[in-house]
Amino acid sequence: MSCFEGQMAEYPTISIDRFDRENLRARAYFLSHCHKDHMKGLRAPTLKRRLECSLKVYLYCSPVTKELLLTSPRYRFWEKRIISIEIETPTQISLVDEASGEKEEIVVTLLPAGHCPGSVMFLFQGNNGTVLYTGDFRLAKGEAARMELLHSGGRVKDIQSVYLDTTFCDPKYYQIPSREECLHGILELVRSWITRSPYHVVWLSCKAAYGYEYLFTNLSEEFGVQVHVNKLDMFRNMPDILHHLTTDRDTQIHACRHPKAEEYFQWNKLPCGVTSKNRIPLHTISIKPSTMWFGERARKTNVIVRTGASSYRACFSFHSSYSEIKDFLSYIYPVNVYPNVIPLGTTMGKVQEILKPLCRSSQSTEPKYKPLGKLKRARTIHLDSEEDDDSDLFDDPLPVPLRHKIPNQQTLHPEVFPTTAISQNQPEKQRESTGCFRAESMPTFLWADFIDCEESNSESEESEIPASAQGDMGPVPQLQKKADGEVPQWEVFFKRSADLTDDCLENLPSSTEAGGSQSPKLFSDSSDGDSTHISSQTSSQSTHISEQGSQGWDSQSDTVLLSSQERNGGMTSSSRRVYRPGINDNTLAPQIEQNVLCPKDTYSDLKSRDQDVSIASSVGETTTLSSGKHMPQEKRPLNLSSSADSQSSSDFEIPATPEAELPTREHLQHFYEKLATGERIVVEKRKRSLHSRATTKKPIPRDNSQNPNR
DNA sequence: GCGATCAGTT
DNA sequence: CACAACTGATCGC
Repeated sequence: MSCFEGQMAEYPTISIDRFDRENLRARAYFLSHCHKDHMKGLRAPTLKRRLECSLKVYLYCSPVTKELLLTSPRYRFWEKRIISIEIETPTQISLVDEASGEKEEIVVTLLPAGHCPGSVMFLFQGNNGTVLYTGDFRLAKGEAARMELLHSGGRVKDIQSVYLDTTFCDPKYYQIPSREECLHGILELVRSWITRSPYHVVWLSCKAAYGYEYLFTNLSEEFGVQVHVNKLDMFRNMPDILHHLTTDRDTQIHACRHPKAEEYFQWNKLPCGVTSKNRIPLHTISIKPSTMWFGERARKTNVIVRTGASSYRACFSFHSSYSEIKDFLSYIYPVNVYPNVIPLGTTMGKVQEILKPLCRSSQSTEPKYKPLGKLKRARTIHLDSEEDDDSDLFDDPLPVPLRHKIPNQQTLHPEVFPTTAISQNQPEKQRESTGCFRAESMPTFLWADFIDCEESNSESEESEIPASAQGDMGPVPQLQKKADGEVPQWEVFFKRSADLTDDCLENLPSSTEAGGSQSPKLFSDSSDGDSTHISSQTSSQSTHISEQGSQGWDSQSDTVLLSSQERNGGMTSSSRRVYRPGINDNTLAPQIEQNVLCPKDTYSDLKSRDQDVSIASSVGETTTLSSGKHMPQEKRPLNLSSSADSQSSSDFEIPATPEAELPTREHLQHFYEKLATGERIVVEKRKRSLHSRATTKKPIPRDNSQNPNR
């Protein structure tokens, strides 16, 4: 999988996410997130020994990653040698060779990666240029444009190389439903089941890894039911996550694990061993979050596909899709790109073919990849701006490098904080206080990508669905998606949302027996992505440890008015159980309606998306931002074109954000001109940042108790 | 006995 | 189904 060996060409004296072999000589270590495949060698005796000898060697990571790492006794020996760095806080680090005394300064900035709690990307600036190591990431289209620290003077920084997560850099993953859509699909599936009776439970068959937290927290928040997990002590200092988890098996939502879980499930037994409640047998369905499974479907499917009488697959991804990767890279527009992963079935060459055209280094080299038609346009772009997009307008290809080429500047910059002792000594708690959750870490974007999920092909592999059940879910078809491979048009989506009601049928279990009322609609919207719980997700993917408790949620709520309402109205997080079938029905009804409405409203507003955004704003989109959004779109043609592959991808082609109509040429021109002259376009951006900052930093009372075991 | 590697599962 | 991890077998130190 990962083919990144730990070192970057520009800064070979530091190692990232690899701690074996050559990396044993690094002057400093960096860990982007706490997944085992990025921790190779991290607890090996050889490294441990080296630590004992080289007292100046430290491991740098986000506060959350540090917390998670040190929860494991096996990594406890790192305790005194880890320095956590706050997100989005440029920090200077001295790289000293203990033998020769040679020293090199480098400034590192952690940017939220949206992959799992604590996950970050590392932006390094030093004498050998600015480079970005993405670690594993899932960023929606346009998110790079919203990261202030990737910019300088209103433009993207001049980045020499990007070490990129290319896990899904394969046209078969051209489009992966947004986090919001996937979450929504799961929420509705769960809702349709657990509201039937207190004896209806769901089992989330998750891999043992960080990254599902936002799913758990959203489910808990939505239904007032904590999620049963095997362990939660690692979250003891992350109340926003901890509060939604429990080790008490008496709950309707389980994400517990057991080696024989599958087997248990056959016997209607949960991994935790529970089979009944009050002597009454439980009715259980399993939901397996998957990405690759969906990528393999020949046809598009809904975000939820029934694969058996009581089994479902839910689309869920920790990594950016092919189009998201291209959007990200084309926005950054580095000179070079190095894939961190070569997906199975493909080769380095192919991945490079896809990515190179999105880099400056491709200008001269290989024009051939781009489809001719687009090529022409693209060409301009490539030549001129590094920033990319806009290129058409710029006639003069300024060597981009000029501007940004100021690696060291940053060093001088006041905003840079010396690492040193400070951070390391402080109690983590304080440091982590941050909290920049959602808003900040992932500015939500309302326009999110929507996805098109089409109908499921019944290829349910696992057990096929029993005929009996079938009826209900059978075809997941509905989806508005009709997408037959054609390029979806925004209108279609809008319409869909509007029609939700009618068209969709779902394969929800509910249809069968339960009062099918709800399910149908809900589903439908799942396919069109509404931005509902964005922030929350963000929060769980957050890199920060903070309290945020309710506040955090609130903030997200402003993001999405509707959803927040439903949330508040319906069930508050604190309200635990929602059982009572009867009651549920009543309470739900209204909610459901809201659900249905929400999307509509939202969408309608979205028509004028930009506005929408700014208004809603807590998230604060600004003009700038929106304009920024356009840019990528504009570029998009390029990207697409560039992708050699092709045809297949065309079906997936993603239209520009719904909100906005394509920018007119004049509009763009105006925008580009400003960019060219260095004028600031971003006036309001500030608001946003302020907002996020405010939101972000909350003092953390950290101890909050929460007895992990409850 | 531990760790690394590989195959097989999920 | 290479997402992330666990299990078990084998080999080497």
